Amino acid sequence: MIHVLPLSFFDRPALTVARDLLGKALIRQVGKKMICGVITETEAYDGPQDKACHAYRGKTNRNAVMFGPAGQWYVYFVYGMHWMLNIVTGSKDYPAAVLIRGVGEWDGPAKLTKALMIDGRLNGKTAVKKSGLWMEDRGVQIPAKAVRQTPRIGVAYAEEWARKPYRFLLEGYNADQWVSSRSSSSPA
DNA sequence: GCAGTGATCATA
DNA sequence: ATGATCACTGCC
Repeated sequence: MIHVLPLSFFDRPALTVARDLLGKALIRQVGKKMICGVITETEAYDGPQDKACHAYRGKTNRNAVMFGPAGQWYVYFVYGMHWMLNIVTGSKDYPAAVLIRGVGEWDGPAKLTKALMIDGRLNGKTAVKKSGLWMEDRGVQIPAKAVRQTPRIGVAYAEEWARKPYRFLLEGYNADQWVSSRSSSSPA
């Protein structure tokens, strides 16, 4: 029942992956320390036509990972102090990714990267256990009514793309009924 | 409401 | 080389 999300999970449209990541577990392992939580908020950044997507102006050194195969972490630094965590989706050469905006008790994309000790060293790594950061399906089904969609946050510059409902939130999330963020149980 | 903080990218 | 911008947060 519990299993690590396979790379094929990410080799789908960013919007589909963003929706399906709600309720999945994000697990971080650094040495003997294990931290995990349930994904509660995501945003899709979908391709070269999406004005909010970093790849809108083409491939650069920063966004190069988005052009790679699905299932790699895209981690970048912004505002001089914050790390953002994304997972690359879709085909190689099609730049798309899903931003992980909320996990368990950590409400906010920069708060969760800080809590999970995520920084640029993970950029370009694949989301498998060996990398120290991966995701698992723990058998929780998310009903459609528990999913809310809204426009993305902080992308006002993207004009009509700023209004598209590419942000996904898990409603009614209660940390106690899912998984403890301080769990020290071994990974499945 | 807005300062902080520094990498990144376009412009030159 | 320079300056604007930024997928945010915390404090006013």
